[in-house]
Amino acid sequence: MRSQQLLSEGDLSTRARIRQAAVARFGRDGFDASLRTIARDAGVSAASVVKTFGSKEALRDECDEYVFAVIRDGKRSVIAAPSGAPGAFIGQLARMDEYRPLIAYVLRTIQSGGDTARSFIEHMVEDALGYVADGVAAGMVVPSRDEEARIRFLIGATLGNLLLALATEPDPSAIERAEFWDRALNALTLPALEVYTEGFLTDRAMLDAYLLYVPDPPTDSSGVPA
Amino acid sequence: MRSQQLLSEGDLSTRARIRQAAVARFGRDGFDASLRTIARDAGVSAASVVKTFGSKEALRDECDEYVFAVIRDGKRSVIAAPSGAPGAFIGQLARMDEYRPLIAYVLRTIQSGGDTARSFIEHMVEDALGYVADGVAAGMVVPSRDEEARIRFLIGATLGNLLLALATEPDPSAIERAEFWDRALNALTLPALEVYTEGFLTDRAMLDAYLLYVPDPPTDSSGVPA
DNA sequence: GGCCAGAGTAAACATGCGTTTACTCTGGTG
DNA sequence: CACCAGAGTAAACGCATGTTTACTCTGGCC
Repeated sequence: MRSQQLLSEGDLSTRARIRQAAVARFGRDGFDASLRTIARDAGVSAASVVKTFGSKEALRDECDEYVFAVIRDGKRSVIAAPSGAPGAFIGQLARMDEYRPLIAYVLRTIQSGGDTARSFIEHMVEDALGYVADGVAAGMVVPSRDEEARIRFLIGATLGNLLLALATEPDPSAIERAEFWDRALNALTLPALEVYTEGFLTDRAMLDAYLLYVPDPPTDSSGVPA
Repeated sequence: MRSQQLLSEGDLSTRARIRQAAVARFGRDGFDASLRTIARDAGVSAASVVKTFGSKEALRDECDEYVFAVIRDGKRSVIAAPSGAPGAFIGQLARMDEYRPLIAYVLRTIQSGGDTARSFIEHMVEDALGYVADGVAAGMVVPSRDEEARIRFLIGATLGNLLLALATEPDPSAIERAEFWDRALNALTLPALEVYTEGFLTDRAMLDAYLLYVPDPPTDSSGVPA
């Protein structure tokens, strides 16, 4: 583990320069980006990248650690603010110039799936469990019959909408411009707030029918069916 | 355009057999699946695939046309039923054995983005505009300040949650087993119905603040702010 | 029978990839 | 100075991919 001077544009060690280029390139093009491309971005040879990190996979591992460390460290100061809309914290990060490449990297991670994506989502769920419970206790958030399932649904809704915006963007370089994120997040905010405060269905028929049909709303320990 | 005997397991023309294998393999492994793998699945050589379709891209194009033709034809009879929860129609399809490979293919299409994904989503939006408007007119659905934005958000929420389930599934072959889709859809149904009928936030503060801050809720023609 | 069009293939080819090898250069130390 | 460890690289290697080439086989028609 190197001493990570987290975000700075000045002169970096070769290792840090390659890592930075890799995070940006992986975020822009996905993890199929070639070592030669990353090397060119960093101003070194492809052989250097392998010599420095050992392999492409090891480079990606270090990028993972770096990105998630930065987000984990910066989160507490950002996530607390708008406890209302889940996923708002990612939105806040994406509007900040220096964090934007990291957000792109995270979305690519989730898009490409696998263990890394899963563990990141588990972290989000765990965090959200905490502050949504706070919201419920404070009377700001409607309680749920299955808190974790609701949180997964809401996180999936937010990440999914961002993934869709990412996947359907024709210009791959748009992802690193603020304008793209403004557009994507603005399009989401109003409908999210509407659905979250006013709902979508006017009556409880479908929900009640489902609750009747499925007698097992899995509360934490023992359900209390019919 | 060949005469497409849409879904049948019997003896097919080589062309149809390769197409079927390609749809299944693309759906399971994504579009990076190699021609040789698809050829093996279809019981032919890789050269045959190229000779029959001209190129891998042409094969994918024909798979696109085929899958979306089948879905388009079958949709009317399925989409009309549960006008309540958006995306429920995909859920219905995914539970039917013979349609499941097609759903996987659609999700892979959206995951990999590009023009095909975009145009498919536009079709979904256009359709949904119709039947959500019906729902609003019938008093079953809450009206929105920006109907299209809400539909995009809801479609993104549904597709996004399915994409997440797909991406975080460790076993890539799970996608073609009914159990996977049951699990994914069951996990989504309760929280979706909850949020859609009971909302998530207890008071209008955040929504009202947003409406005040952004004086341009783009209704179709002229907004009526304040 | 003779033969030929069409379907199918094995083997080669070109390309891009991650990685390895053998080398050059350079700056500090004895 | 001598030299040598470390950083960096160009060139080659092995491999998988999509595609092409030259071939074999087979079935129907005169």
